[in-house]
Amino acid sequence: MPELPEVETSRLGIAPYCVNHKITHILVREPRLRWPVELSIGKKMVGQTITQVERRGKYLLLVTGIGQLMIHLGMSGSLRVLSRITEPGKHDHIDITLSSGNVIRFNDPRRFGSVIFNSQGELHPLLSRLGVEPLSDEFTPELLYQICHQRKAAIKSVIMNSRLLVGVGNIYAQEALFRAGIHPARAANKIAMARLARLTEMIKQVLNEAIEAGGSSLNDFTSAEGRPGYFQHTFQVYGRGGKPCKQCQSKLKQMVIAQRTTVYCCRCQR
DNA sequence: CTAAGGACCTGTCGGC
DNA sequence: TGCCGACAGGTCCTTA
Repeated sequence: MPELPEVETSRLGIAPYCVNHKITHILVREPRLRWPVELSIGKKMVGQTITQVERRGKYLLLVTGIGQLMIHLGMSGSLRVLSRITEPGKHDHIDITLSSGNVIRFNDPRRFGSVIFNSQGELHPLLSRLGVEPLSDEFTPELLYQICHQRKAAIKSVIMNSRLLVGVGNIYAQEALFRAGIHPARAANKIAMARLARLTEMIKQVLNEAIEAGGSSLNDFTSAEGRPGYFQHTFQVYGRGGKPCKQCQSKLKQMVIAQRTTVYCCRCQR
């Protein structure tokens, strides 16, 4: 599920239960995630108090005095807060129990997610190669121009490349390009500055809207059933191939870019 | 350096 | 109903 807005929603959802609480136990039922989960993760973290829950790209960072737990939700991961340990469901791979008695439960059917320990003061290699945060002031039209002007790859691949720009996945790349009126396959270096400026703005806009929608539909991060915190957003193009464009009514086209389905309007996007 | 494709994994859905 | 292939919201790694 998760792109940046879902990760941010998860962060906001678990933070109140984590911050200023001590980790009393970490149970790893299934260590075979994207990267093998360290067996010593519990020994290291138990007794530590979580001081903050941060986000870098799509990584959630549970910060303590000795280091941080880096959680990535991959394609299918989710977090949930339980008021006590309950019978684990399928794919409930990791439980982090806190001094309050609450449990942060990590579920991930496809196991593309990860839970990694990173020592205090060290910059983890997976974080060190990440690009700019799209919602930060650093992400400007000028920076996007710098990123694009020497790349001939499709603009969609460029904005989805986490070494350049983090957090934009297949859904929001499509939505932002539609809003900006840019064809997803257009070579990045063939887009005029003014249009890149518009794209910069639309990336921020679509992510911010999704975060807001997440926040408002996030009533129950502790609910026992279902996935917490995710929301049915209405999309302009994502998943709407063959349907009429909401702007001009022409039939939305579909193509594959960088191995991923891409829907766009050939009239509204050039 | 860039760009493109494969790999990792399970679940679901549509077609036969 | 059952089986099979295609596809799913990520991203690292290898190859050219």
